[in-house]
Amino acid sequence: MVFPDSAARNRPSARAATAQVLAPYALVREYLKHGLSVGRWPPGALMPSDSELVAQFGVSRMTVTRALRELQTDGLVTRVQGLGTYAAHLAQVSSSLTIRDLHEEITARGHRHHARVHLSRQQRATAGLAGQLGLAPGAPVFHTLIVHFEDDVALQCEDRFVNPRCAPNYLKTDFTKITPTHYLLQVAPLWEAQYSIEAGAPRVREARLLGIPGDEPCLIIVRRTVNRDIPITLARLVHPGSRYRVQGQFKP
Amino acid sequence: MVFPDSAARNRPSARAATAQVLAPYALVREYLKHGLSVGRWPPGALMPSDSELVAQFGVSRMTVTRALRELQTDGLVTRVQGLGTYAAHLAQVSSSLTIRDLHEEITARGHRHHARVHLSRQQRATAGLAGQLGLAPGAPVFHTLIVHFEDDVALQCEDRFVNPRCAPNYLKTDFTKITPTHYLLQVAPLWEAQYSIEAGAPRVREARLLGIPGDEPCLIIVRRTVNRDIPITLARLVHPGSRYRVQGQFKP
DNA sequence: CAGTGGTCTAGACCACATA
DNA sequence: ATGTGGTCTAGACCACTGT
Repeated sequence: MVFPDSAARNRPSARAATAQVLAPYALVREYLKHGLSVGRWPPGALMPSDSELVAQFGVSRMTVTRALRELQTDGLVTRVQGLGTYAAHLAQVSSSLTIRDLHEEITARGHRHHARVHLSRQQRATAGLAGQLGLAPGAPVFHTLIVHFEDDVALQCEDRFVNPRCAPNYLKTDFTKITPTHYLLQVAPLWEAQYSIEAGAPRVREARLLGIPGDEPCLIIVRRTVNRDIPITLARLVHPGSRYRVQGQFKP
Repeated sequence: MVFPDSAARNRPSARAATAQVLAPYALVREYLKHGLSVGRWPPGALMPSDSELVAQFGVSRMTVTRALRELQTDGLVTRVQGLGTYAAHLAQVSSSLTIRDLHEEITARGHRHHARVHLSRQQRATAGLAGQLGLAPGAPVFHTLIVHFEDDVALQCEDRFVNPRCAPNYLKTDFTKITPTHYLLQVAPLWEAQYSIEAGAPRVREARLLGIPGDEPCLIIVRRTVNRDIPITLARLVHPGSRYRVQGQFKP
């Protein structure tokens, strides 16, 4: 690991001359990150203060601040005003899980995607559904039931309810060409979602549509999406366990 | 949404006077975020330049930069040097998934956690395992098999292999008191993990240890952890589908 | 060339926590 | 009173992209 030296590094000309030198703020960040990884500051330990780092690296405080703020948003340090910067307790590992549009995911693998629409209609919301979508019980909702195939193998059964207020033209979409996810992303570009992932048996109809035995373990994702406090959609995505998995990665 | 006015807001005294005013950088960020959510800048559209925002809000460029950098790390905008700032295509929703230490998760719910250790020994790595842990085939590895209970209900069967080089004293730990996850976090505080989540049937032994039928769908998490290019551990976590789910959230 | 984002500085005021 | 982090400013140089 590079040491806080900086006298030379700090000259912009030196920065430009060499090819891939880290910017000063990145240098400070990596220095601290390295120290954390080798246990120089065990979880909970007090780390160098802003002013100490300013002196050590010969940079301005804004530079140190940026380095520390990045570590903070990555959950690696905890900063408390009036006290100092502490090495975080990584009791919970917060990771990045990417849920992509299925069409994209399949075509990115170089496979063919197609969808079969089993249901696409308006109906009245039950009490529970109305609550989830912020509607009055009995209010109209859009309901689609679509099975997605990867190279003719059923991969996902997508049972979705949509708030008509957010996507009035939802049912006019040709879901064999555009997935609901893709369409809704266009209608409501900025959103907020909660979801749960669990294992369970498929419902009878889902097993039939997916062409799997009724006792095959399935990965079930239930996702609720909200845009600016207005619920948009509630989806139940059922995947045969043998054909689908969610992958993720945590990288500080 | 508040408008770029700022003349008054910018006086620190005004900031201190009112209770919960947003800091200028947050004001700029929320202004842009709001515009994105109402479709003022559709995906791919050119957004205001730094200097325009500086003029509109009457703040310094560092303040605007910070706002935009936060939006960028959240994946809401794309910035290209020499071109400008663009509204991002939210083709893939990258979300935050939290995997906590099970002991913490259970006690946080106000329940009791206890563990039963069924295996805790050193053995020789098979070829496949050695590859995953960066060891030579036949090299010694630590192997633990532990079942975790929440209020006497089996919640997780944890089958784990550990690289002795990273945690030489691993087997000396009392796993009825400290979970392997917790112990390893202390030994290697900064890490990097890859994992997959899938649904499947438990192995025969796992079903027996968990006290569930052999055909009960289970949520299976396989996680591989690496610290500074050195593999630490490989874990297979099997949860009865009816008793466990992973929850997550995406919030721009 | 002009305009864009990427980064840095030196200094400043503030709120907060501890002694 | 001192030291901590939180934030802001005014100006600067750079690399990059277009015309």
